[in-house]
Amino acid sequence: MGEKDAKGEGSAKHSEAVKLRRLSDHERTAGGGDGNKHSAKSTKPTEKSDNRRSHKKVKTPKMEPADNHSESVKQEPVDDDFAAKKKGVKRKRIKDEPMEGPSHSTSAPTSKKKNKQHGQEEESGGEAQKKKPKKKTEKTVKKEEGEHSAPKKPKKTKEEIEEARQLKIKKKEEEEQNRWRWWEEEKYEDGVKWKFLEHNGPYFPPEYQPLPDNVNFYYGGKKVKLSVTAEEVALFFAQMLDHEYTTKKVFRENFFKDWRKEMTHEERSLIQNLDKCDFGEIHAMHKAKVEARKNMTKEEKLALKEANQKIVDEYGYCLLDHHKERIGNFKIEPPGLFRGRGEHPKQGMLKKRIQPEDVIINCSKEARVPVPPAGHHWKEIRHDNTVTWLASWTENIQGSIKYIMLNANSKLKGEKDWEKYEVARKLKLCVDDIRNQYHQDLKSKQMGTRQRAVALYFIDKLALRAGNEKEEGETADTVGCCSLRVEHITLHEELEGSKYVVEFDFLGKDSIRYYNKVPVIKKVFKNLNLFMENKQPGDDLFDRLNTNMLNKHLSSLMAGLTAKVFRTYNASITLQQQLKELTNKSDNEAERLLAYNRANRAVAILCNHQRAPPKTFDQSMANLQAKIEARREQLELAKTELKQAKKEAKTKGSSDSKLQTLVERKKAAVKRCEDQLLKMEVQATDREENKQIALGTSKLNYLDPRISVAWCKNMEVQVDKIYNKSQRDKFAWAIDMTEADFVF
DNA sequence: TTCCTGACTTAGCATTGCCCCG
DNA sequence: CGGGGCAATGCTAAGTCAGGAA
Repeated sequence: MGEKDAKGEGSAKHSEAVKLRRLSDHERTAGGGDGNKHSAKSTKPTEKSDNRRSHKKVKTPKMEPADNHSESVKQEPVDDDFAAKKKGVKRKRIKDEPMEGPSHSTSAPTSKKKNKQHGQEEESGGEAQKKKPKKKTEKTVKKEEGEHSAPKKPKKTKEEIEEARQLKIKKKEEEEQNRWRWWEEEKYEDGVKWKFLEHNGPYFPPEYQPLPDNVNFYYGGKKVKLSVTAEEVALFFAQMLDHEYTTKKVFRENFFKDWRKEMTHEERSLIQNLDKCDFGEIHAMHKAKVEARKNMTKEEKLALKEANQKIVDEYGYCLLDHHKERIGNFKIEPPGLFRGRGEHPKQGMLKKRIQPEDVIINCSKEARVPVPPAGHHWKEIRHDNTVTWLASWTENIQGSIKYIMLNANSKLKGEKDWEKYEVARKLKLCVDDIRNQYHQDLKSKQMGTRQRAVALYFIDKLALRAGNEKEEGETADTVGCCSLRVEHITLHEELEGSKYVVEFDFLGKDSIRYYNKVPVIKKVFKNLNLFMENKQPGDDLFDRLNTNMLNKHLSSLMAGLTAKVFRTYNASITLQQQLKELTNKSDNEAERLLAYNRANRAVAILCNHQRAPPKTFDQSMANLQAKIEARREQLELAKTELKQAKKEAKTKGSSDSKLQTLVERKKAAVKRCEDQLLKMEVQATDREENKQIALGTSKLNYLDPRISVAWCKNMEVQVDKIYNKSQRDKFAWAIDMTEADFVF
């Protein structure tokens, strides 16, 4: 395997590189920046789009929401992805799998308070959800708490605080009790996602409220009273005036075009130039509103909060197979101006208001159908239990479908997540073979095969995304592995002491720049040279390859294998390795957590998960440094005092118990100071290293939670030190089932 | 075979919530 | 006892991937 190892050290380089990699906001979007970065930049849409692959998809009239909504229930073909379809196969999948080693403890239930009534194999069929008693209690408790703490604000007595604490604990336990332990149940047959589904439909944003009479729009200096429709769109723009979006040409043009579509004839003939429009008063009103909201009294805020809670209670949950589940996004997206990421050709377009008539409802036949808002009806009622969505509508910018789906802590999402990690673990078992294979393929006579091999090499080594082709002009110009163009890489026979270096510079998902210099093996390098022969910068690097072919190939090597599985696999395995490497039993908790974050960070760097440095970063860093400095002085002082005390104790004879205790006390003080200092220093390091790296994405989407849970157990760290509440909810299955000996 | 689209995951940024400090 | 600052949550855009039509 040889070069896989490069990854380890690679990641060190990597981390240096990461600084370079991030583009500041304007660089990112403008693709401008300073000269040296030729490729990704100079090639911006304008000049490049012309020579961009001619064979690329050409936009065809899309949209047309295909009005053929039949009442059909899709027939799911028998696929064979993950672990052979179990029709009623027990769900201890891990055990079923030929897992390595003695330690596939995975599915063994942890002790905790619940000793599942099933050893492992039993729990004979049936959808069975025996446990899960009272569901309601949860709410009651919450209410109670509200009534308790809110009215008596004066000052909390000790008892009250204690009481609140107890309540919290109780609530937590209750929640735990109520949790649907779906991972102990049997899986449904193929393709069936649920047997019963009932919900109240999506929540619609409030109607537009016309502007008050004292707020006006002006055109060419003259007051113009707009129609309600045009006014609403004008407000969308006015609200964004502080944002630099509204200064961009494309944004303004798209907005203006769409705005004019919403105008009456008269308005349209009057308003011909956006520059002559004055949204000042509207903008000011909006700012005032924001300000007013900030300055609401406690009572007002509370009232608002309660109103929101009511909405959540009514629309935020559904009933799925006898269990109440939280819905992830139960609100219909409000209208507004589309804000794409990066240099999006459609930025500024009007995102229309969705009406019930646009919405398809999905629920079971037996369920109560949600009531549409008064005077409205749904587009369609569907009963399709092979999908997981509760409602959907077609969005007007890209013509794609938006869905209302369940929260990440739901069975439907959790199960899928678990499955994802199981597939990745399966890859672990055959990854060596697959690597050997693509190394062989690098020498293939078939150009297509060679390209596939090189692409796979990148995907495996660099965790690149697959890179589907995109329609030109519909989205920002971004690429993944298979869609890389010649202009995105530069070959260096030798660079900075390494041979055969490939320099990548392209915009990936969300227009985040990927910049990396990677030494590759000679065969890969030579192949790249070959692929680039006689091509223009705008041509596809892998002209004989697309994601479909690649994935077809992969799935022939292993059931369920696709390009993104490599990302999951490499992310998780990296975490596991790094944790092993970086943590010591002898560390204190702060150091252990730093180690964990560093391991997490290594993955984030691998996956190129970036973030804009927080606006207040420098300031807060300085604050922290100041605090550290202060603490350091305090430590010095404490040390001096300790010395003093010791001296005194010595001179006065050690028999003096008072002095002895003083010495002890001073010692303790020093120790405390040291600990705190260390903790803060560690924190500072952590924060600095994290400046432009986002840990959340990998934690949430790529790292098998069982690795983290097992690490916590081994290191005696509380799980809630690494997972917040919603993460613990999402990973409840892993927290529940994972033992210390889990190995990915 | 290619195209198209539906369904679902992954992504970063914006907003909100909450804790701690002065 | 407000407000600054960060963490948590919300939002929705932008990917992946596969099935089925053309």
